Amino acid sequence: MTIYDIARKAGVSPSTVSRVLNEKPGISRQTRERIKGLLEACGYEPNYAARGLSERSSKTIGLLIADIRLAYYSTGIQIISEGMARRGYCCIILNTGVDEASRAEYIRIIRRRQVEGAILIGCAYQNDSVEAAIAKYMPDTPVFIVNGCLGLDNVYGVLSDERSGSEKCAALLLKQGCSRFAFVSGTATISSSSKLEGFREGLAKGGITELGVYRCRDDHFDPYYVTQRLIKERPDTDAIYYSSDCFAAPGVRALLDGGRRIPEEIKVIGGDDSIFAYISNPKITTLDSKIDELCRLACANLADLLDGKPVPKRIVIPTDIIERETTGPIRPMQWPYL
Amino acid sequence: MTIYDIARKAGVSPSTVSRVLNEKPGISRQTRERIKGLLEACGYEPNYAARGLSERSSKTIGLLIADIRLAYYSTGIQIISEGMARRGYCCIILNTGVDEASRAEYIRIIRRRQVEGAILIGCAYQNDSVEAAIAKYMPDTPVFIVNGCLGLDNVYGVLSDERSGSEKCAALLLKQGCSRFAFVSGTATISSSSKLEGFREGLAKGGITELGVYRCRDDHFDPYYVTQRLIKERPDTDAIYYSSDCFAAPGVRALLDGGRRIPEEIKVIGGDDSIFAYISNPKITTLDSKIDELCRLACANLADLLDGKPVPKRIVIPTDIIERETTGPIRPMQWPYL
DNA sequence: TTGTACGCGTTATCAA
DNA sequence: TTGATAACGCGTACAA
Repeated sequence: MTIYDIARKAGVSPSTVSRVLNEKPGISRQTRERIKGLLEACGYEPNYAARGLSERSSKTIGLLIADIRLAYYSTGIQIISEGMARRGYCCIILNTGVDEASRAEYIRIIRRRQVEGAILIGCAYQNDSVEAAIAKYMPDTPVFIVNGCLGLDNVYGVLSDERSGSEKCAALLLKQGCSRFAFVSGTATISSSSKLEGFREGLAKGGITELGVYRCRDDHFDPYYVTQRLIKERPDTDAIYYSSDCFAAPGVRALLDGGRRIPEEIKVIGGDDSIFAYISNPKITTLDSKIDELCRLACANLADLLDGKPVPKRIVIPTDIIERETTGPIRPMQWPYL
Repeated sequence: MTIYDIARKAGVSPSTVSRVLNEKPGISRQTRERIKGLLEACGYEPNYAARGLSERSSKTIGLLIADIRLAYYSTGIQIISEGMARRGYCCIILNTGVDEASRAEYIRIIRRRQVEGAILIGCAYQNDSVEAAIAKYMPDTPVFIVNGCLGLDNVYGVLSDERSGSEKCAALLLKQGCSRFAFVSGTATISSSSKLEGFREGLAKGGITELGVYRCRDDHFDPYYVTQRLIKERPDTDAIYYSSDCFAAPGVRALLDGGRRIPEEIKVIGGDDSIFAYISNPKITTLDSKIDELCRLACANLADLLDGKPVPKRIVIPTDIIERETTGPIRPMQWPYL
């Protein structure tokens, strides 16, 4: 079913049909109505590939993430895909995994699909191979990195200040009287490194230089065992800062299983304010990395850029601590949340 | 950068370049090598829109879901998009929300993108308006519904037997000595209805006809309040079956806040085996609705269909109970999970 | 107000 | 072994 088919049925030329489709002027009221009826009756839908070929616009955005099952990413995807859909764009979403080498490959894939823009979520995309791939395959397509940045002309960064936020986490724990600290993160990333740095700095301001640093695999089991090891090796620990709620939730369980009372004997802070922090018992105090806001910004700015408006190359927004039960009193749930 | 540009640089015709690109025979070794080098050096990538126009193949699949942030869907999306990517397809993922009326609109959207197939995840797509939209706009495109089915020739169903599974849940709770039951689900769906039916039937086999039925909004807060109301209105309740872990997790917290001991005084079963059931304290026994397997099947069968192989119109797979702590003893975490 | 002809980037057919 | 040409579906100058 093409405009040719419709044109033939209507006894007009294809261009007339095209004009009706695109609400262009210069068509008599009656032919317009007649063709509209036919279009509707036939269930005609325009072929976007053909339209895009002719118009050199795909109305498509490429979205790259490590793993859509993680709350951090699915929240971002939801916001961006909804925002772009409202503007008439579709999103091609690619799970690139954590494999460093293959990331360039995904840049090529979205390039083939003629995306008009791309948004890469996660600091993992701030690296040389991605930079090289963008420079080679998408030198003129606007690319936004959520929580990362690159030095290319067409790449824009939207970041949150996790470093200062982590400093605030240290301050909060110090204020609450903690004195023996540990930090747990997954595989090393730029983000977890700046969290560690900020946390260290915050502790230093309180005169603390000693810090237990642990790493776990990025799954839901290892953080449990790492936490067990942690309290065995450093039994007097009274505060743990996890780089993400995904790690803090199993960690909390390990602490409870180990007989520790939270928050009386040990306090916990997670990261990213995901649903994990909220579902866990007790509910986890977390450093909100503002993924929602970052993605909303990336989406709006990409849209502006596509409309020809200028946008800032790099934006950094502050992070906030959301205090829940692992650093404070445990109370029955309050409405509203947040 | 098109094959014309490459052809000009190489001093050959565009068709020669095309042949090299597609590994077609009949090109001398040296021109082939020379052009390959040029292609690589220029960072050329084929335009899939143009290729698809000529080949009448988009190498694209449409994926419709209610809300990607829900674990049930993001798990499915992950499996399908990864499976299709491996076969050279990209997925266009659309969050259709729960709004009944607009669903047809999304069928049109993916139609315009010339998808070669579609997978709709969730029983919510088993309804008349979706059926009408498919009949009108995608009568010849294979469509798979995960946990649903429609009577159209081009629509295939892949379902899990939640009804029998729910019967087994009732049997488990009866075996453990429970006698006062309640059922909590979100907004009514085909899926939650068959769970309710199956649960009722299972209870009936144990001679129980009394059942408290509650509904909550599909968010993370309302299940908490609904559960509070439940134990206030039916204080002797000693078993609650939640249609989904999303509801069971806040429910568990409400029970704990209400002073109930789990599982000693009250037992809980959730649904879908999402990460919620695992992160919650205590860990929630759940009816695994096998979303992974359903999606793997849908993906593999769609791929077969696109390859011209015949596939079954309707598949039903059994569900299993995963017993955790809300129906049994609470123990420190065991490796491996599952 | 409407129709004709071309171009978008690619593949395939046919001719050289 | 290679090149010219048509076709895919659509939008748009330009012509009528």
